Amino acid sequence: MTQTGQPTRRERQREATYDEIVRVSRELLVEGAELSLRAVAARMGMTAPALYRYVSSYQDLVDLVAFEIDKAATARFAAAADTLPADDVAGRLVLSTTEFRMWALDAPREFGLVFANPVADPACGRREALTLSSSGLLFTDQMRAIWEQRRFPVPALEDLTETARTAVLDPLIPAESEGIAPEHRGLMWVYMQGWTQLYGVVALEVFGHMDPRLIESGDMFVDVLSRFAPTIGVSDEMARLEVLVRERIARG
Amino acid sequence: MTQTGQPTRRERQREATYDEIVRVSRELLVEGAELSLRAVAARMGMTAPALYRYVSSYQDLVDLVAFEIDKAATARFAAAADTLPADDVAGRLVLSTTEFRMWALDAPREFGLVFANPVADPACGRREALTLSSSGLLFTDQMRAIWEQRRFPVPALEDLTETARTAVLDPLIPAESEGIAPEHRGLMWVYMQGWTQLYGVVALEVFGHMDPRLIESGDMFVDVLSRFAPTIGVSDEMARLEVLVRERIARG
DNA sequence: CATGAAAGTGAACGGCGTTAACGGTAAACG
DNA sequence: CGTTTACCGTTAACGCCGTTCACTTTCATG
Repeated sequence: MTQTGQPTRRERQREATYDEIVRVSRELLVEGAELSLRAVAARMGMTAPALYRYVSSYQDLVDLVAFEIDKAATARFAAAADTLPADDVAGRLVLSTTEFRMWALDAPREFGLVFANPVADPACGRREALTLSSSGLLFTDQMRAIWEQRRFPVPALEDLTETARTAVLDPLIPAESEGIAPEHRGLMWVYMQGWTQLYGVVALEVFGHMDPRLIESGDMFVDVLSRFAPTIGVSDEMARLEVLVRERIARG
Repeated sequence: MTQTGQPTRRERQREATYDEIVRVSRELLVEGAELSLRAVAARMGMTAPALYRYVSSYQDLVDLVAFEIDKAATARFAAAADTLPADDVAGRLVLSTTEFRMWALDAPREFGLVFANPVADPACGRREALTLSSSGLLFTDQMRAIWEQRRFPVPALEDLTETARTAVLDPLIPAESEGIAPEHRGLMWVYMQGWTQLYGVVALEVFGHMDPRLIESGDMFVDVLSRFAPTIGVSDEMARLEVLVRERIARG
C-alpha cells in the first residue's frame, strides 16, 4: 500500500499534535501565563484529559516543553555565533554565552524551566535527554574549537581528583568530547569550570539576587567572562571581545 | 493599665501564631510535602481562610517562610564557623560556605525557596527584607574579617566600571560594608565575585545539572573554592582548608 | 457591662491535575 | 468489501488548591 516513507498518516497527525502542544505551551509561557494542562488544552480546542494521550502527567509536559525550549534556545545561541566568521572561535563562544544571558533575562520562566528545575530522579528515559542538553553540546563544541586553535593548557589527568578524572573520561552528561584524546580530556574539566561560572552569574541575575544596576549594565557578567578568559587562552583578545559583549547587551 | 513592657496579650498570641505558621511550613517542606495554605492551616487545626488574618496571600506566606528559613540557615552557617577559633578567619569562611552547600543539598526545597525564587518586583516592603538576606551579611562579614587580617589587594575604585563603583559605594543590597572606608570598597566587588561562584556551583549541584558523581564527591565545589582562594589571599592555607572542607563533606 | 475590633468558621467560586467510563472514527485485516 | 480494533477525543467526577464573603465567637478595653 502507499508506503510514503515510514510515517503513516496517524503518526504524522500525532507528531503535529505534539508540535502544537509545545508551541502553545511556549506561547503561554511567553505571555506570562501559567503552564497548565487545562490552559494548553483549551487553547488547542481540546479538553484537558485528551492531553493524557500525549503526556503521562503534568511533569511530563514540563519535561517535554523544557527539552524543546532548550533546543530552540540553543539554535538562537548558535545563530548569534554565526554572525562571526568560523575562525573567530573566541568571539563565537563569547557571543553565544552572551546570547544565553540575554535569553535568560528575556524569558526567565523558560530559563527556570530548563535550568532551574530539579532534574527528575528516576534513572530513566527523559532524564538523559534533558541532562543531555543541546546547549551543553554547543558550548563544549565551541570551547573545543578554541582549544584546537590555541592549545591552551588544560589540567593533566593525573592532576585531577579521581572522581573528576572519571567524569571527564566517561562523561555521564554526554558532551562533544568523543573526538578528544584521553590525554586532553582535562579540557572537559575546564569546560565544567566555565559552565559553573556562567550559570552562576546568569542565574543570579535572572532571580534578581544581585544589585539591579549591575544586572542592567551587565558588568558582573562581563567581569565573569573577563576573569575566565585567561583560562582558555583568550586574554589577549579580551578587549575586543568585551566590545562585542557590550554591544550585544546594549541591544537589549 | 497593666503595661507589661510593650506587648499586650493579643500581640503575644499573634506573634506565637506567626511562629507556628513558620514552624509548620518548614515541617511540610522538610517532609517533602507541598507548601500550601490549606495544608498549613490544617496542621495548625485551623481552616485556610483564617490564615488570611496573618498573610495577605500565598506568595506572602512563601516570602515569610523564605525569610525565616534564611535566618535559620544563616545561624547554621555561623555555627559551623564557630567550631573554629575566632582568628582562623579563612577557616571560618570556608566552613560556612561548605555548610551552605550541605544545607542546600540537604534541603533543596528550602534552598529553592530562598535562593531560586524570583524576587518580587514591587519596590516595597518585604522585597528589601528578602534581598537583605541574613546569609549575605554573614558572608560579607567573614570576608571582611579575612581582609582585615591579610589586607589582600582589592580592585581600586577607579578600576571598576562606573556601575560597579556605584554599587559598591552605595549598595542597594545592604551588606556589612558600613565600616569599610570608601577606598577599600573594592572588597565588596571581590565579595560579589565570590558569591557568584559559590552560588553557581551550589545551584548547579542542587538542581542536578552536573555529573552526579561530582556532586557526590564535591570535587567541583572544592575546585571552585580553591580557584577563589588566591583572590582573597589564602592560597597558602588552601591545603589545610581543603581538608576541613572534605571532612565536612564526608560527614554528609 | 457594653462595644467593637480581632480571630476563626463554613460555604462557595473558579481553577488545577487526574481518573474513569464512554463514543466516534479511521486504520488494519480477513 | 465488511468487521474488528486501536486510537483520539468527550463528559463527569474527585480531591486538591487560593481566595472571597458573610457570619459568629472571643475577648480586651472604654
